[in-house]
Amino acid sequence: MKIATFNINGIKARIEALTEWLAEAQPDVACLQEIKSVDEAFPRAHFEDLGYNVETHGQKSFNGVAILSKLPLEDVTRGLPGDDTDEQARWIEATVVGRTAIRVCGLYLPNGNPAPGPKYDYKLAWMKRMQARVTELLATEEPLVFCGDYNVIPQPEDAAKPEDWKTDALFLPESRAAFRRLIHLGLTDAIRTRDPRPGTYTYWDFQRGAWERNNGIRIDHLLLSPQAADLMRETGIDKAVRGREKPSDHVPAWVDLDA
DNA sequence: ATGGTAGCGGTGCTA
Repeated sequence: MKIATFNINGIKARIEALTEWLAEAQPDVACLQEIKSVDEAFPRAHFEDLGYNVETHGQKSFNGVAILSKLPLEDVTRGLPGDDTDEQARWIEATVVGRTAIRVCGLYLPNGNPAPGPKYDYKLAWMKRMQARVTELLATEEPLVFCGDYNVIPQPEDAAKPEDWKTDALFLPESRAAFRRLIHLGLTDAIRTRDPRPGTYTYWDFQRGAWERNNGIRIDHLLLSPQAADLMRETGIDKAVRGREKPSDHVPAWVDLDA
């Protein structure tokens, strides 16, 4: 079962690039972030025609997550528990029914800039809520995959120029510590474990020729519970997608599970 | 220190 994460930065603008990548990469499951669309405006029928089941958790203009799956999806839930006043669409869960059932959580973690400030406070509070949800799900001892745009650069080697990110919410010590706390619950960073080659990033800014200079960062992650890590066969980052027409600023990252 | 680009939506916000 090939599970991918892809921050598409607007479904309307990315429908062609996404369709091309789906055709060549053939993921069984694709978790999408920043669909920037309400549910009613998501081109559901287009992806259903390609053989995908479609579940969205959208929002006007900003954020928004979705799961496309060739396999049946069960027990779909929307929103990260822990704050009923949070109206930002950043979390969706579903159980993918393959040979082995996998609980997949697609997430778009808050950016947090500028830091310090209310946006950074929201990011850290959100990560605390995620910690609680992950803890809850780990107790089920099911195979779990938490994938998405984490907006966290875990280590200096995950940035081409780490010194440029010293005061950025993506690399501040509190953000990295909160990410480490997730890892220390027992999750495996699939890409880091299986594809730790330097210079393999998942995001290059649209500005200042970041792509041309390979000035990237690795912020899109797939974290696996022990039961999912045991099934891990292969991982990858589809870097070439960034060099095409009308690209997102992120590229897909994926894991293949024996499930 | 600044401003550079992209998407959404029709202005300024978010990243």
